[in-house]
Amino acid sequence: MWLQINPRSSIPMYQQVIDGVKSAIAKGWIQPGEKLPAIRELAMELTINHNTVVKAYAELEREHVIEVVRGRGTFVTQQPFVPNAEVRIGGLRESVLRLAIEAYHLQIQDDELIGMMKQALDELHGKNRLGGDES
Amino acid sequence: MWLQINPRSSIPMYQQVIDGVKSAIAKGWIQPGEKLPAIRELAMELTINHNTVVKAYAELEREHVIEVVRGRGTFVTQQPFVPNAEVRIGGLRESVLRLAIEAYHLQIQDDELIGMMKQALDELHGKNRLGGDES
Amino acid sequence: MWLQINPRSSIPMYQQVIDGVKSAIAKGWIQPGEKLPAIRELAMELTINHNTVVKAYAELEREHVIEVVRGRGTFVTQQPFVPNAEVRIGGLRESVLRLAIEAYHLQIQDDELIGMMKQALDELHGKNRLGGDES
Amino acid sequence: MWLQINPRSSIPMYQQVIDGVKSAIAKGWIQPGEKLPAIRELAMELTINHNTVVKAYAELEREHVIEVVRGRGTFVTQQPFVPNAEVRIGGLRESVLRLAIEAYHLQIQDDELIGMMKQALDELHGKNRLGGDES
DNA sequence: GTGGTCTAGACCACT
DNA sequence: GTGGTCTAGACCACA
Repeated sequence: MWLQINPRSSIPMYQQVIDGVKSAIAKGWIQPGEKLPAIRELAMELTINHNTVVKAYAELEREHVIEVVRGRGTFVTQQPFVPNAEVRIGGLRESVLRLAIEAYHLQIQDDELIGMMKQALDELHGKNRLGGDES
Repeated sequence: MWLQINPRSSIPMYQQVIDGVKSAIAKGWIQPGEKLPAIRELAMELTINHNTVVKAYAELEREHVIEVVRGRGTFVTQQPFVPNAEVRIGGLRESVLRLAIEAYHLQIQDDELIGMMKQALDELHGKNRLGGDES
Repeated sequence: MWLQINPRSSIPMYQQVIDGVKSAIAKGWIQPGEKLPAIRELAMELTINHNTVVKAYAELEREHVIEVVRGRGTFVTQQPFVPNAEVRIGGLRESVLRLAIEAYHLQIQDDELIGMMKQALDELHGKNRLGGDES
Repeated sequence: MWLQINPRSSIPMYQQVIDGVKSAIAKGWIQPGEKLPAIRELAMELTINHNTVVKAYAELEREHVIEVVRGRGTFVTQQPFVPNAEVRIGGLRESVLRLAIEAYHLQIQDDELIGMMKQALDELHGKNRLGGDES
């Protein structure tokens, strides 16, 4: 199963579902246009409450990650919603800074962090767009 | 004031205090060995309950970010605690991956993200250790 | 009741709760996987404030003694967290030395102390792994 | 110096003085009848408040560990106070149990704990009264 | 129902 | 004056 839920985690289960779906899409495990499991089906497989999945799907739709077609099911958005530049950059800036601060207090060197970042990106989509030719 | 709290945020206020203190230290606004505001003093300035600050300071002490000297006050740790490699890397890996996924869904290109990351690190400690030779 | 709190003790009540739970687990009165009383329920039984129990449970979770399952309750950890050797031994060495010094000032002979130690261990888990060949 | 104080420890400084003195006596660094440093002198050496030492010495005298001879100074008790059996055993029983529980949660085996105990006792007074002939 | 957070105000221990 | 503990009572998020 491409989605694992840990009910003991401090992260709410509905949030884990959201993160899991986003992760699966980013990794290409689920393609745009592909159908997601029905709510009840997914709830059964994960042995979690049906309402938990409802909440997760609702949030994912609000973020334009998935689309609900009434009567047909839920699908990964085909032509992805394009946020304007302001939202794109601004939304991420804070997350980036948070990560930098977290790294600082774990005494991770800058280049070490950049290295981890590149590695994560490469793993994510099997590309190696940044090559091996840099600092 | 070097610490801003948003009581409406979904992030608990005590967590915002923790993040704020860590951020201020990472940015060099507070130096190692320097005294932090007294608990009740900070609570007053932020117009929050002192117990909220108590909880934040306790967590920061647990993470070896600050130290309590009985009767004298609270201070930024001088000799930073060195977590072992496993904790250092492992703790960050998940955060890095989360950021990469978040960037993907905001349609941020890899090099754009790396650029933001480098910029954030440079801002953080005024260095430019990664030079100007990058993508 | 398997937990007694003395509000007059110099030991903080939340610490007494922590010790009491650990003791009950060590003695087998509560089994791994078993559910602990709900926070407010335990607070009522002990006639203390629920926040005191919250603090105790939080610390126990931090030490991996118990686990919180969101919405369902708090449970004794099934697969106990294995601290690394350094922590295991180092954490105890000081306590052992303290006990030895305490015994010295109470004029307890070495073998008497060892005897008490063995007896306590035997009581704790009904084993007699140290056999009958001792001083 | 046979006494080290850490003002950053969570253990109160006066308690650290008490423990330190008891430890020094148990280890034989200070002999019965020997004179302890004067209060002001010790406070100076440890660079702590004079009242802190006063409090520690008072508690040590209350426990019959030291004796104050007015005008002459403070001395380690010559013929040690002999608590009756009930106090001797009873006072220690709880401490022993606490240690056993602590060891349990650190996953220290019984014989390992006994071994540490014996080792600590041996170190304490350079004897080896328990020999090497046991389990 | 569960745990988690926050407040206002009190009291205590330590230096 | 410092931090630490505790209470009574409120509100919220999660499942």
